[in-house]
Amino acid sequence: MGVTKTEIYKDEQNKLASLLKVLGHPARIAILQYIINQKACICNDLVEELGLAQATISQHLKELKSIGIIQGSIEGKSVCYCIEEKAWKDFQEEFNTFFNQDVKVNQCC
Amino acid sequence: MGVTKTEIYKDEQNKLASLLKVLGHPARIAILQYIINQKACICNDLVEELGLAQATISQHLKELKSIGIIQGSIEGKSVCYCIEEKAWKDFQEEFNTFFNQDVKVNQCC
DNA sequence: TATATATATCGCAATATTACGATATTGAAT
DNA sequence: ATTCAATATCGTAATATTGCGATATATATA
Repeated sequence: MGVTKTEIYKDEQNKLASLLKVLGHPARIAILQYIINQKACICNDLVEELGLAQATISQHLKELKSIGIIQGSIEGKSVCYCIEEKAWKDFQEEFNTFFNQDVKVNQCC
Repeated sequence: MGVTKTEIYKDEQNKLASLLKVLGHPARIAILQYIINQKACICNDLVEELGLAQATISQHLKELKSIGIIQGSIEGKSVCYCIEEKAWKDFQEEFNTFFNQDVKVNQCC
């Protein structure tokens, strides 16, 4: 017990849920917003901005990278992170398909 | 350690993240999709549909209720669950504000 | 080459989540 | 009143997540 039974769901449900799960942490939302506003940033900027330990920021960046929503490229001794436009647009589409569906009038409530 | 430092984020970031967190589980995505398709359902329908224990489904329903996205009303000896339209629309707006923002061209990647 | 800077990774402790059996609780039917 | 059916809640075991210090790695600079 304690482990999500992914095998009983549709691939699409697992995929959407895992994207949402990664986004479901305030640090990762804050990181995305910062990158979007600044266009790009390095890990240390986020350490200062958010006040979390460097190891913690690095871990959150890794999770965001794992779903492809950000990308890092080495620039001298630092790593420049920015939004991966293609993935961002794919996510927009995926989320819109789910969230922007019309919900019919309640039958019971 | 082990606990999310909500105090260092903006209220909006915490709120958005906690909504996404609740949605970031395939069972809850599946439950929402089932309710949307069927217009409404009772807990036992979901137990049969998903094959999770009744206690587990009940717990997921509780979490969905906690963010207000579904609502349950007693109907005889069962409880009829359906989407709370107002909340659903609020969420649409909230998610669209975040996800449908335009992301500028990469500076480094 | 030595040192400083930036990031990634490891290992760990604290906490949270997931799933489920057992057990209430509540209303319907007999 | 008793039984059945549907749901909620409690307690618990297994697992996952969060955050951080310590350390490794890699590049720039003196």
